[in-house]
Amino acid sequence: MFNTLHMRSASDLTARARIRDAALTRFGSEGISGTSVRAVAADAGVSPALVVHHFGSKEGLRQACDDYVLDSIRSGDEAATEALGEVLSAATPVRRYLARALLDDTEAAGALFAEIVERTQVWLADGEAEGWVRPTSDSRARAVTYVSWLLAPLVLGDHVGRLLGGDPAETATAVRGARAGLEMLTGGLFADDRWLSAFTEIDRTTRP
Amino acid sequence: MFNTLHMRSASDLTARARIRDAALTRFGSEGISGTSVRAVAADAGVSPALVVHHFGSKEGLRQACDDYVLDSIRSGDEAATEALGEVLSAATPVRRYLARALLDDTEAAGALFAEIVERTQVWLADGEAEGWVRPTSDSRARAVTYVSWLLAPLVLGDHVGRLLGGDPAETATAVRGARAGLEMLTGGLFADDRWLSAFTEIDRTTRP
DNA sequence: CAGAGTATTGAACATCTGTTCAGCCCTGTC
DNA sequence: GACAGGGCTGAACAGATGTTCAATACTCTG
Repeated sequence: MFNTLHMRSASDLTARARIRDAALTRFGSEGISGTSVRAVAADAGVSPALVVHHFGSKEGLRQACDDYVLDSIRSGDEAATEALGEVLSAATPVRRYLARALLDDTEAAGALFAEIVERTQVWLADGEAEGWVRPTSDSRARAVTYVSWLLAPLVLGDHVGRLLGGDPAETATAVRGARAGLEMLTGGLFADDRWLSAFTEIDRTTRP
Repeated sequence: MFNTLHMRSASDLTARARIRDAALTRFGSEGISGTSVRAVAADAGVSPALVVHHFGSKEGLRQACDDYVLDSIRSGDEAATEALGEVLSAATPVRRYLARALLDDTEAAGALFAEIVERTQVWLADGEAEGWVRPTSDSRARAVTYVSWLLAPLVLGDHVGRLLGGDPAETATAVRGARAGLEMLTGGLFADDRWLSAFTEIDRTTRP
């Protein structure tokens, strides 16, 4: 047997890492409660007992996945927006896991969402000051909505991919969607105020 | 005991309906594989055996939920967009279930997504012809992206709600996000072409 | 080489899972 | 009043699940 302790921290092919990767993939595609410890162990070529030896419990394994994904996103230290863009076009298992975590409303996922929103709000405020972002009546709501729009293709990746071209997770497909989004955000989608004013009208009559 | 066969189809409080409602809620909040037949039965005040008696199996129950949710959305026959808007501000269990179904990539959910995109594309094309929607270079991608933006707050409802105001699923909260979205779509978010052209640049240099 | 410590395993556990089945209760029909 | 039929149940089963535990293999330190 090669691959001893010497190369461990470098190559990241320890049993521990293999288990984490297998869990990431399976948790992402089958869901957390839909994944058995035995299945993860089998994928990693390892006994179920080793999984709990390394991570304490299934819950511990899930948290290890959370930490790994979040760190790999945060590692792109700059604007979280760009780092997120990389993840979006990068490894699909991480994407799927992140989507699942956001839907399951993990504590870690919630913190990440809040963090991204925070940074985005600052980024948009800067842009507003510098004149390349339009002013708004509710900068908080705009940041939240903008971030959820960014995240949407991530969460709905399968459906979007299927309708936009054969291969989901294909770069070209993601690019097509991203361009369409940028067009809407730059030029606007609606040419006049009909929907916005209609909305304002409804809102005013509904509100006390 | 009242509530016999006579009023069944009208009042919809049969054990069968109670089971379906309980399943809808639990499936939505805990996930499908995270929900046990026994838990659904307990919520409905019914024995586990009755669940399988009515729906054949757990899978049958899930399909019944699919059908129910999809029908309740499609029932708003007009533009699916508006019907979806109602659902978004309406019963939360249905929202959560729909989000879960979209992420789990159910066959039914995929069909629904495709259907909404189709109708939206037509709707946008009409608007383009009538002049209140701006032209685009890729009408398909725009429709897909637009729909995923519509669906985003639905899927990420918990996080959006938490950051936008105390009560998630509160109407006021949803309204705040919707207004911010409409502002971006009407006036545009970015005041100049810097991001769009930067994107085009990257796309051209990346592509062969 | 002896010993400490970690990685790793097979077998076993209690519990929970979806599902089956024989039978009860209730209502409407002849 | 006997009969049929469907809603409904309790108990049971086989299998899967998360987790435990004692024991083995391995590597590093002295």
